[in-house]
Amino acid sequence: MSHKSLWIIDVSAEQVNGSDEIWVWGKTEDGKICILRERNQKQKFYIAFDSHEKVEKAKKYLSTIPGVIKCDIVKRRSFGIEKIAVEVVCLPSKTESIVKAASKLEGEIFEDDIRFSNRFLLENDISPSSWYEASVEESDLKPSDGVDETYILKSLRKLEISTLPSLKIMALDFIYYSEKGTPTPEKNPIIVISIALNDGKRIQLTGDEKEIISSFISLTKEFNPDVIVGYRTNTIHWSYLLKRCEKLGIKLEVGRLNSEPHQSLYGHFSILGRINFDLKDYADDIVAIQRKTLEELAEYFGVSMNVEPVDEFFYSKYWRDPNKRQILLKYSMWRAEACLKIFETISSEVFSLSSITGLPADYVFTASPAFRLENFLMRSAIKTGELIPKSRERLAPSYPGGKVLSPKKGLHKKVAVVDFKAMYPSLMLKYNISPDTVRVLPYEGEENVVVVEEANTCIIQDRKGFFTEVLGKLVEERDRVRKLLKQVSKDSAEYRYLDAVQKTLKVLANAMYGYMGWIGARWYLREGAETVTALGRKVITQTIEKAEKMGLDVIYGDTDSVFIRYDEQKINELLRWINEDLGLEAKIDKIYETVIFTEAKKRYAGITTDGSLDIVGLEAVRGDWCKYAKETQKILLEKLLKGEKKDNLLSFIRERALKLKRRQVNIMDLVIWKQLAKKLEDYEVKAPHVAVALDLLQDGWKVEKGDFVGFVVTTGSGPIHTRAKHYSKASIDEVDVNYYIEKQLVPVCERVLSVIGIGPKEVEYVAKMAGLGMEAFF
DNA sequence: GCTACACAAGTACCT
DNA sequence: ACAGGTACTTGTGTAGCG
Repeated sequence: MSHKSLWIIDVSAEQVNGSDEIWVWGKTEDGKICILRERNQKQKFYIAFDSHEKVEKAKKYLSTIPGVIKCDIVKRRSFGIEKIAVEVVCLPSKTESIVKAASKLEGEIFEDDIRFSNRFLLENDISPSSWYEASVEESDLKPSDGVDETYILKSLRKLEISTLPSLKIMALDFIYYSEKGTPTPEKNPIIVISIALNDGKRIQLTGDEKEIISSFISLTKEFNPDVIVGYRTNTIHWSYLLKRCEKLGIKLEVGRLNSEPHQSLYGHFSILGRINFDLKDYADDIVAIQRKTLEELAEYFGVSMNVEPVDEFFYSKYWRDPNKRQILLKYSMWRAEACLKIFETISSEVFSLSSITGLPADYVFTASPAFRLENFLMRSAIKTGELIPKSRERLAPSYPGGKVLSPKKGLHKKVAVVDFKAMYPSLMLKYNISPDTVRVLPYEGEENVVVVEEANTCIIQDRKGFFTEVLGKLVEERDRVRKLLKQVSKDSAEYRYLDAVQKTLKVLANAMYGYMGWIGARWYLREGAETVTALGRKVITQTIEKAEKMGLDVIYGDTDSVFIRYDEQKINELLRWINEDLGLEAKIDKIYETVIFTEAKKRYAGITTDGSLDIVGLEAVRGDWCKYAKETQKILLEKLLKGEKKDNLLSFIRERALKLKRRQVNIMDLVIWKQLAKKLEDYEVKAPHVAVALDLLQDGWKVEKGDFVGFVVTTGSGPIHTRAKHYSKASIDEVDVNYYIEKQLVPVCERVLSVIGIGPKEVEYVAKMAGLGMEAFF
């Protein structure tokens, strides 16, 4: 027996000579890749009954089924109800048939839907992307092809190390060639693979396709990366490569042990022994990234764009043009390099999320936030004796949410934004709100409860709920990590990692309310979520009433924030009252020097005391308005907030309208982007972006749900959808300037100026008359 | 057949 | 494929007119 310190890359389920094994893939401190084979992992499920007799009977019956290794009668809980259950331990290969036999009994079956490799992780509380000390013995499996050592696993002990191992990272970009339309692997070859390695090497493969792929495979074997990163690799590239390889008779052996990528859950690709990370999954998670392009993601992280970007609609044009091919090649290499830099930037976040939730690093962002939290909850459940419920089909009745005030329209000076700190998690903790503690009224049980009339519920107080337990641990752990952070140098790798950990813990805590109200959740309890929002509304209402009673001027409020005319003393008094009387924490989030509100909720703009411009909800921050209109609104807002007079504002609008009329605008600044939120065939009305998408489809472009469609409105008559044209096919000369004046420029300006009493007619007049020789009248 | 209007569909935002 | 609350544009159906 010997010991090995290692960082877990991934865990896979394998069959060796007909028996099931778990392989733990690790990287040792000295950079060796090893496989630890767990040969004794079994499957497990529970079947719960309402009487002791039935349990005994079931146990007897189940024990006789071949493949069942052990049956025990155990006590567990589910949604706050005590359960007596048979715990069935069985052979992985026989589980399906055993569960089938068990389902004929009149009990409720739990945890038969936990997959083998996850069972291993949950039960032993083992997380990928974490350090462990392993006790191991020699294994007869010969190390080969990317693997240095193999062992038989005896036990794993978690190590508290908050740094990452040195990982080999390979970033990729691919170009396929299609004369016209989206390339399809059935017809169109791979023409470029750009590779950026984190040892500094840059390789660009072009030429004969077979050679490109073969070189790519041998390069991968030689470099032996721990991480392969790209953009849209899960949804496009791996399946494209696999299909091309199939056509050419090549095996795409890019995984360790010469394995090929294989598609697993939800279309995600697994590459054995490596982390296959698709940055698109990460981009999808960031709301600030509107069109989900690699360029936007790079910009978000400050990765510079030092080459000329090429739009995918023009790839083939650039490739065919001998003068432009170099530009395309450079751009492709930039993409690979950008992927490398971005991954390096986010690695702490990725690995801390993986380590805390227990999901493999390459799956953690492919999974939705709810599934990440759910995996985390499942680990906690196993530790606390809570059976893991199954998600099932149910109706999804809606329930009331946060309270939103109508703002006081106008330009306000010195406004403080008072925020409740983590309102929903705090309420859940304070009142013990959890799927196992919330009951619908009338409550007839014995336990002490807090009644929440507004939600027609009550909350049991005599025992700590499952979510309360988890939430408490999340908060405690976050506090602990934040204390640790203070002792670590800010520019160290350890700081970055620990900071990512504390952020992850916060994200998980914040997700618990939404998760409880999510119809697909294993621990779904609408009444629980309803109780949280009801208490939230109560708290904000009381705060507003208190503030007004104190003589404070409340200007706006939304869910957990209140905008109040600044009065330092009184606001501090209010904060104290919130703390003492409501038992919650609130703080001044920011103070606006000037802030404007229209009559609309959720839309305002202001300049804070530190001089930064905030724009909230208005067109300037929306992805579905053209850049020219957005920019106009932003500048106009800034001018207005800084006190510019009406005349100057109007002449600015005139200037912008004139420029548009003279077509002195880049056509890309007039593109309106909209996402296809559903499948093309599911649309009921002919919206402009849908019409454009159908047109692209005609031309051989693949357009599907989730894609962003960019179009401009061209001149002509009839509804907009007949005049909307994809930007790749339109020129500035055919743009309908009037549409842009009337439907883009005027609305965004009017929205702002209405605040200071300038009506729509006036704005429209100024914009429409621009350049018509009427300037002398203004 | 046209216009005005109300309403539905659709998207993206806020907390 | 975490929640509900909200604004706003475009398309569509139709009442009312003549």
